[in-house]
Amino acid sequence: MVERQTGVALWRQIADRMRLAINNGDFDETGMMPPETVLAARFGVNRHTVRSAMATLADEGIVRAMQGVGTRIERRDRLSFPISRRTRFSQGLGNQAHDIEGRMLEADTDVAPAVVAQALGLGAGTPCVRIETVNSADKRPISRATHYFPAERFAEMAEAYERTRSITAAFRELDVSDYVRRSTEISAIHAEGDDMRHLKLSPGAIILVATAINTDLTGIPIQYSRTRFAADRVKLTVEPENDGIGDPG
Amino acid sequence: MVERQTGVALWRQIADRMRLAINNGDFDETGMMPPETVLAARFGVNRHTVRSAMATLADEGIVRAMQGVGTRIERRDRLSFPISRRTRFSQGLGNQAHDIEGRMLEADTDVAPAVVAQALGLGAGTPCVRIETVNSADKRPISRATHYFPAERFAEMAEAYERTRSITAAFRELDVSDYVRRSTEISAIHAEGDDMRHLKLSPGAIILVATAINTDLTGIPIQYSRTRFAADRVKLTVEPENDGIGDPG
DNA sequence: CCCAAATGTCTATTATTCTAGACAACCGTA
DNA sequence: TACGGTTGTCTAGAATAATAGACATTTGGG
Repeated sequence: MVERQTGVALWRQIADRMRLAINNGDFDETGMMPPETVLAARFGVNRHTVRSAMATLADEGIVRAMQGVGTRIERRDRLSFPISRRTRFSQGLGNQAHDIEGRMLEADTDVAPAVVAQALGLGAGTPCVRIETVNSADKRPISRATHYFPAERFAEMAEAYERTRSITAAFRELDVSDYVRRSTEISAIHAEGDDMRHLKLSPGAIILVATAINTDLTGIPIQYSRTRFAADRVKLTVEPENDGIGDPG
Repeated sequence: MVERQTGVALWRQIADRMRLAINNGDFDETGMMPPETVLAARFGVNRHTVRSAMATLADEGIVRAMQGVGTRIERRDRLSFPISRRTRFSQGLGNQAHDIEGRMLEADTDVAPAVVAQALGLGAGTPCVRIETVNSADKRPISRATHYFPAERFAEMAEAYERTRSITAAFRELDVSDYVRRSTEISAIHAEGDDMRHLKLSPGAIILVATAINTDLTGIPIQYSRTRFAADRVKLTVEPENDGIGDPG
């Protein structure tokens, strides 16, 4: 049913579960949510509590309540984001969304944090270009990313990205015709602060964190990224290596 | 700082953030948490609220409060679980833990759910062996999994697993000397019900869900799994294909 | 031995969340 | 138009979470 005294309000637990059920396609036959009284009985809570939950789903644009009629499901999709040797953001989402857009929030050049320097095989204190982006699909924010590039080789990265709105295209302008993913680490945290705001999440929502290293075709690391995905809007799909690209190693 | 009126109790937000900070190695110099009064000031809450948060961390065995002294950090590690073409549970964790153990909770043979049948390329209504497992490392539960195997070919799977406590070894007993991963999908949900209990999580905690399909070396699907990882104990690492195994076509 | 600094425990109060019930407003349909 | 089923709104009270303050207990060190 629903768990009490756990530090998570009942309405939030219910909202999370209904969001999941909707994404799961559970109410597809009718396209409507069950009536509030039915949900209240099912979860063993008061109708008002269910209403709080539905209000947040309505706020997120997932359902729409219509007086006298019921509550209709407005959106149920969870985008599938492929992770492979040749992961690219917009290509990956392909035809799942029409309107795929990257926006740069911020960029600067500064000494790389220790983990980044190590991942990129740079000495401590080496400067890196840092770019903060938000990516949206069909006008909904999907992910937020922090990218690092060695400043010596990619001094113009921020400008190139601003111009092209694509990492792949920016690399191409800077004479990297192709690149591959060396590693991806995936973990999950609760949304907070900036990410929460930019991804339009409510606190308690889940963020999938993918930390990736890309290399050029000679195996030299050229990019370190930390991408935060709104977990209720995407799933990550780990693909086998069938991209038709010859092994560069 | 910390967000109010969000459906997530302050003590839980603080617990989540401290757990993350500890996993992050933030207090490694001293091995001690800051005093409760300091944390209370930092988060802008009452000391009692911080105490609630610390109590749950103590409960999880992450910290230990010592009167008159302070609160010591007991454990800070997050296991790294590799996902690749040759993902295997115990091998993957390798030397990160001493005591890696799989336990079978339940097994039966029944008609496969639609998604499973489709993933395994079986007709609707085909029977499958279902096995429920819990995996632990160093006596802490790490993941909970539901595995499906086509019943015709792997009728003895449950017995073989019970005997060997390993999927790989069980396959070997059933004449599958090797197998590879075809696909892995990763998403994240909030813990609830059975998973919460078996993984010893508190509600609101995050679960990483990895849905995988394995095939034998001729490409025939032999296993469908849905593994739920406690997100505060593991990260998933997506590996490049460097295992030295020839492409099976 | 005594003190400073920590955690442990208790009481009281306030704010927030959840429950309970009643009724209004609205929609589709008979 | 009347009615059943639904969402919307209001009031009141109970349960839970958070704050506030005081003081006890324990430890390590001067």
